[in-house]
Amino acid sequence: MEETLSAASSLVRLTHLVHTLYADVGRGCDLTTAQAQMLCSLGNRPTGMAELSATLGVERSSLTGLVDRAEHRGLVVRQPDAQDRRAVKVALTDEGTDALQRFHDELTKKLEQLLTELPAKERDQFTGTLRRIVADAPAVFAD
Amino acid sequence: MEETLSAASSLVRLTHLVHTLYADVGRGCDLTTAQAQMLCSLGNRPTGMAELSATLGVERSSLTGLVDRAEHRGLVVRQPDAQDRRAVKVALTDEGTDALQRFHDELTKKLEQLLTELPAKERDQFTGTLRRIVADAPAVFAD
DNA sequence: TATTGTTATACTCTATAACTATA
DNA sequence: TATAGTTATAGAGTATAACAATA
Repeated sequence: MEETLSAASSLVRLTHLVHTLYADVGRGCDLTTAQAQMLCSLGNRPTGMAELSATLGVERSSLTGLVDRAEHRGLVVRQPDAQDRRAVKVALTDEGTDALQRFHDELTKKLEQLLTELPAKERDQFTGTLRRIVADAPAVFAD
Repeated sequence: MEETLSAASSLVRLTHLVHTLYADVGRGCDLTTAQAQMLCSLGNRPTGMAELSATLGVERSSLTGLVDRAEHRGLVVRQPDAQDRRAVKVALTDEGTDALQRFHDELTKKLEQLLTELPAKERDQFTGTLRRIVADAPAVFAD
């Protein structure tokens, strides 16, 4: 056991921690991790399969099943794309919007609790640096 | 599009970023994410199924298959536990140790690159706060 | 009785390759 | 020809429930 954790180890631990919270909150909303990620991404606007595939980092063929199951559960719908008859837009249903809202609120609360113990100044510095680091990362939550 | 990302959104983005790196480096070492996590956890010492299950956050029954596949690939072995004839210890093989080393070195390099753009002082403050936040989190990398 | 680990089963997630329809 | 999306197939990962062996 080292006395001081390396920066890399700390980053991995934080990731594990947040990922576990993400999965737990998802389970509480009856959403798998993959479903929660998809709803978060669709929260911005209806999205085509190819773009959604790139944002989530899964193959288009994998996304087909993911959307199938979510559609079957009433969380999303496929809409025809008026500009391109090959394409579809995946959009949140009202039920999907509700699920996303619950998931988002609950996760935000839990994540903010991770930081509540810190002194205000240290917390502000931390989140400031965090923003710099992730400035170019994909938008997968609420942005 | 907000001008300022919330702390929660930033945390989720960072997690997504690190998780993607983790998966990419794993793929480069011919390891799935679950396998890489298991090897990292076993890097400390041989571990029983129940304890490993708790550390990784998966059911014991799920772990059985995970260990089966890793054992079949020559990464780990099940060893009898001298103190308890019900139990087994899962231990890294030489091949598993090599794979873990490669994975660990490569991931550490990539993670440190996330921080290299920051001024030294800001980086030190950030990693200091990070250590405080994850102090109680499970050890899943190199500790 | 409680705990350790496995088996049986079912489902989600994922990728690769081949395919259809439209641009 | 290239792109959007699906289908077919195979495998990994996961959970729940029931089980055997040992503590």
